[in-house]
Amino acid sequence: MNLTQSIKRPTLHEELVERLRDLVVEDALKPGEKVPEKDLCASFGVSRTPLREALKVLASEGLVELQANRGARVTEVTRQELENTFPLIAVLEQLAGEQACTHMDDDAIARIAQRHDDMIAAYKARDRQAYFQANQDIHNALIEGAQNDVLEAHHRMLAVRVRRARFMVNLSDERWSQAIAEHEQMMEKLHARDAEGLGALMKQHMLNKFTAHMKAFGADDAA
Amino acid sequence: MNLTQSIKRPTLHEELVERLRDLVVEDALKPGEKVPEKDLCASFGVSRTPLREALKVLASEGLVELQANRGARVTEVTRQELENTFPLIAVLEQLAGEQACTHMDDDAIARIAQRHDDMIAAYKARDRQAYFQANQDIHNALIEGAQNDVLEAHHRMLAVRVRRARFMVNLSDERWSQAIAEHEQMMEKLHARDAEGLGALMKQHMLNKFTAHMKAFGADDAA
DNA sequence: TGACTGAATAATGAATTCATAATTACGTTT
DNA sequence: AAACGTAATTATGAATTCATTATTCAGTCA
Repeated sequence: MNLTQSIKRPTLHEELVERLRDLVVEDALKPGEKVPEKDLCASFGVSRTPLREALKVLASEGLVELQANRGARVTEVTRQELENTFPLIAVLEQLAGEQACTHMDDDAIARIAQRHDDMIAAYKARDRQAYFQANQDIHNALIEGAQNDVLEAHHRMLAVRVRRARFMVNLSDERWSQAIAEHEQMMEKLHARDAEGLGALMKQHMLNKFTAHMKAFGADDAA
Repeated sequence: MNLTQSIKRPTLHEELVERLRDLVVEDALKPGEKVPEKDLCASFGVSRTPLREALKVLASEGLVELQANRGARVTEVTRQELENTFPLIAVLEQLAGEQACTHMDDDAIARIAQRHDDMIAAYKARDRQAYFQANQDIHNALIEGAQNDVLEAHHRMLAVRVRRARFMVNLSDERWSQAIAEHEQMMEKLHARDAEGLGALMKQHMLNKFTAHMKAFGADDAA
């Protein structure tokens, strides 16, 4: 009896890594804010040991900064960091697009097409919430479609760092329609399994998002 | 009195992350090997707490795998992982090359040129040791020259994973001379500050290294 | 008043202890 | 002898304790 479905019982520290990461991404823990171990332990109902282990991991991901004997604080999202991170994500998406074209099967592509249609519908309905969700699903599916665990892991790490700067709300109508057009092109390339083409489009798509968002960022926060 | 030169006294766990990472990279801890906490604590003369913190960080870097209640073991270097990692490093180096061209000052370029000459000399003397060192210095300097901390951090993580597969010793005369030629071209582009050009060369340089090394890897280990 | 000193307090780094899961060793049964 | 089951041992996950470093706050003196 081969029970491939093994029971997953995450350890406390893994759980805490997830929970804490969410707190940072969801902005419950604000950039620059001190992260007192005692309080967190109390709110999570765990001892300091697993919590501190989790903080070490988060620090290696760049979400918090540890100062010896001074504890952890949430890293600030600076303009510099965004300028560093976006081009990086862009080339990872480019690579993901290329590899997705060669590695995805027809079913997987069909599922993305479905999600793409959802996104278009959300756009027409001006439903930002649904749009963002579908958009993120599509990007995640393409990354996953590359079937490159290492790429996926690093992409996730970088995406988290950017997602913290939630300037997404500032999506202008102009940028929105442009993004939709870019996604249409991407779908064409994906169906044609044009690796180079999809990669180039995904890279440019990300760089366009970058410039659009840096305007917003620069406007209300010139950090 | 502003003593900008603060005294750095790394915490125990940071120290341990370094030491353990070295052990893995230097192959003192072999892939697949169990990593008993007790033994490591004894050899390092520390308690389990900081050691376990370090293991968590190493796990997030992908150097060890943690199984709940079963401890840590060094991750295997599989062909699949190398096939996943090399293209990733390639695009990172491409981006680094582009950004280095725009961000490095003349002095920094001159220092790389110096190191490049060292490398050529090592090549002519068939001094593999010196060659590898100079070669690595050059690549690190180019990454650093991009002045992109995020890029640098991720590149370092990926490079570590690859460096564990020490097939470098299998460098053939043919590949060696080809690598030298590629480096010559890279220096030209760097001096000309041709961002696109240098980026493309660095990417291709890494992919060439990849194919050359996968032959060696496939020969003696078809994992 | 304001800056400096030093004690009191709080927070962190690391060791130790405790509880539990996994592994090993042993004995029984067939 | 092989396989199973159970007890003893070991290793790990997490809590607790201890030691040290920061921080706060009161008091002093210019």
